[in-house]
Order: sequence, then structure tokens, then C-alpha cells
Amino acid sequence: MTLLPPPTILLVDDEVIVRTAIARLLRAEGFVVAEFASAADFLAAHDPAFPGCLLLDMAMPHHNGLQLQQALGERGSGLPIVFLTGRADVPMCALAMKRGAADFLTKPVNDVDLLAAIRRALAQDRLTRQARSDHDDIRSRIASLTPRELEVLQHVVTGQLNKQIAAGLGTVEKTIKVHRARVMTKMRVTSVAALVHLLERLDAGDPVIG
Amino acid sequence: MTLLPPPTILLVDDEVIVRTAIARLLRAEGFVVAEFASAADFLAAHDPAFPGCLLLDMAMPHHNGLQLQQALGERGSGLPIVFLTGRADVPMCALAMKRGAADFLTKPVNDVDLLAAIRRALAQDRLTRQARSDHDDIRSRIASLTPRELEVLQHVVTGQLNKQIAAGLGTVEKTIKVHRARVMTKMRVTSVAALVHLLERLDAGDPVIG
DNA sequence: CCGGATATTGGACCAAAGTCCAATATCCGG
DNA sequence: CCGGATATTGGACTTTGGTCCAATATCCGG
Repeated sequence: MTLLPPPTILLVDDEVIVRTAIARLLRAEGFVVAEFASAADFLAAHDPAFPGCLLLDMAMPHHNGLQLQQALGERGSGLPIVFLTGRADVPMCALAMKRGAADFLTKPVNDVDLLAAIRRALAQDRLTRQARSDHDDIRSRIASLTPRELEVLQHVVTGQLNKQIAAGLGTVEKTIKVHRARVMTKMRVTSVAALVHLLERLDAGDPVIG
Repeated sequence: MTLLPPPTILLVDDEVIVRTAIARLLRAEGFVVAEFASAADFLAAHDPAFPGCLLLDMAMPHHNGLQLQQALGERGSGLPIVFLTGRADVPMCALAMKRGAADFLTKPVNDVDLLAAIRRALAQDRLTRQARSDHDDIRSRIASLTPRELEVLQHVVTGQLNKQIAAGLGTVEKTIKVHRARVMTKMRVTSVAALVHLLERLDAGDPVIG
């Protein structure tokens, strides 16, 4: 058992008064909070490896919240973002939500709503991290396959017989059997059903095999 | 080839002037539009079997838009909803989007934005309908299995050997072979890989088998 | 140029799965 | 009570898949 780091709420707000008040509230609830005065500060310090969520003030001088969301999205960050906004702006809310924001709250924020949103965001983060680590595990197994083994794998998961695979790859059934056995070992499965199951789970997110 | 009915934009707005103007715009773009003056009118006439999307005014006297969204959601309707609102209301927007709204526009609406939102919603509807019809097809095959065959299926997709399945079900391998062959026939697959693939696609949405 | 990784093939067998054909045993509804 | 659907089993084979052991052939980097 590796101990996992506690989730951290990454609080980005340029108004120190508001930031401090929110941080205090969250810490009183037992959350770990890291404060940042700007999107730039946050980006400089952010390590996507750590679990948590982003609590982001919308209206900031330079970078606005949407830009930061976009930047994180482009880097493949799955970090859930809870927006906080002073001025009501429906189009901005709609856009942020369409891009996958976890929530979009208005200031002054109700404590209960804020805490509920944070808890949902952290739960979402746990799920995506779990899914990612599963994916990484499976991907590393695939990466350990030789090119030929990968080809055999692709044919096996479509349910082809060894002789059909052999014909398709221009070799004989015996050879396929050897590759196939190694594929099963490297993928750490003992049945075709388990193998397909493994790869299907990968598909739900990105293309399994080029 | 069955010809599929054209997608219909279900326009719900209590202000006749606005409704007419929007309907005209949409029809000018070649869309089929059905107009409703209230959520109740819409619900009374709505047939979820037909493709389309809902273009819904938020601020209506009795039913507000969110209630209608909720009602449709509870009925398992996957109909994409594009909201239209006169008054800016961020919390309402956030809620609607969290519940799966396709988009949330403000009046007066820009033609380009509206059309883009409608097109995205219709595209989404096409996808969910396709996925549903695939699911229904697979479900009907599962429904054609006898109770015993269903049990065998469950064990087969976990990669168990016939002898293991037999032990689990308290019978002999021979019997399992017979059931298994019938399962493959009824599910219309010729390999375990294809069978697992079929059932995995179902999981992405609802539990395959109780 | 040598050694490791990769790809290929053969032989000998065993285990598992699929395919015919045939035969009971139950249960349930008309 | 009879007939259909369901569940079960046996026998006799064939095809496939998996496993051991062993042997080449190629390519590539140190």
C-alpha cells in the first residue's frame, strides 16, 4: 500500500480578502488548501500528479478563468474546476460548463453550496485518477509487446482463429500460437474474454491501438 | 432501408412573437420545426421515438424549463435540450448544464450561435439514438436466452472454462457445451471476443445483466 | 563481430471447444 | 393430459488452442 497524498484544493483568486476567507472556510472543514494570487502563479506551481481540484475565480486581470481552463484542457489535465464568479455572466457559464467545468458558483457564495461543489469535484477527481492509473497500467503492458505481438493481439481481439491470423500475417499457425501465448503472458490475462475486457476499457477514452 | 423521419426542432416558448421569429429563422435554414406555447402542450404531444432536439424558453409561467428538463430526464428521454433565457441567471444555467443541457443561450439570441447550438444538439441526438438502437438490439438478443443460457453467458464472458462453468452451475461439461452453443447462436456471434465486445458496449450506460 | 531481442518453425501431446446425432426429464399452459 | 419449451446427458469425432522442448535466421547496438 502506497499512501496517497491528500487531495488539495487549489484556490486561485486575486482578491486576498476573499481568498483568505474561502481558504479558512475550507480548512475548517478539514481540506488541504493551496492559495494562488493568479493563474500564472498556479500554473508555475502546479503538479498534475497530485489529486485535488481547482477553485477558480473567473474575473482576474490577465488570464481569465476560461483561458486557464482551456490551457489545462490542452495539457490533458483532468483536474476538475469549480468556477467562482462575481459578475453574473450566463454565456461564460455556459461555455465553461460545456468545456467540462465541475461547477460554476456566484459570489457571494453560500458555504453549503461551495462545500458541496468541492466535494463533488474531489470525488470526480478520484474517479478520473483511478481510471487513468488503470489505463496507464494497461498501456504499459501493451508497450511491452513486440511489434509482431501487437499485430497478433489486434487480430485475437477481433475473434479470429489462429489459422486466420496466420494467413493475414503471412505466416503459419504455429508461429501465431507462440506469439499469442506471449501476448497473453505479457498482458497478464488467461482468457480471451479477459483480454478483450481489458482493451475495451481502454477504448472508453482513447483509441486502443493505432 | 427504413427511411428515418427528419429531425424536428421542438420549440417551446410562451411568447408568440419570439416563437414565430425563431421558427421562421430555423425553417429558413431547412429545419423542421414544431411549435408549442407551453411545457404542458409539448409534453402532451411529445413522442420520444422521433429524432430532434428541444429548444426551450427558460422563463415560462408555470412549468419552468428546469422542471421540464427534470421530467424528461426521469422518463429516460435523451432528447438534447437547448435553453433560451431572457434574464441572465447564472445558477440556473449552471444547474441546467450540470443536468446535461446541450446549451444555454441568452436572448436576444445571435442567429449564428443559435444555429450552431441546434446543429450540435441534433448531432448529439443522432449519436444517442444510434447507441440506443444498438443497445436495444443487443438487449433483445439477451431477452431471447433461457434463464440457464443467461447464466452460462455470464460465466463465459468472464473467461471461465466449460468445466469450471459446469462446476459452478452444478452440472457437467457436456451440458454447458450445449447451452454455450445456443448462446452463441442467439447472440449472433461466432467468437468469445465478439460476445464480450457486444456486452461491453452495453455496460457503457447500464448494467448488462442483473 | 558477438550477444540479446525478435521472429519463425517443427514435433509431440494434451486440453478445450465445437459439432453431429440421439435420448430423457420437467414444467407449464391450453 | 398432451405438446412445446427448457434442461440435461451421452457418444463419437474434428478442430482449435495451449504447452514443452528445440532450433534457425535476422537485426541492431556496444
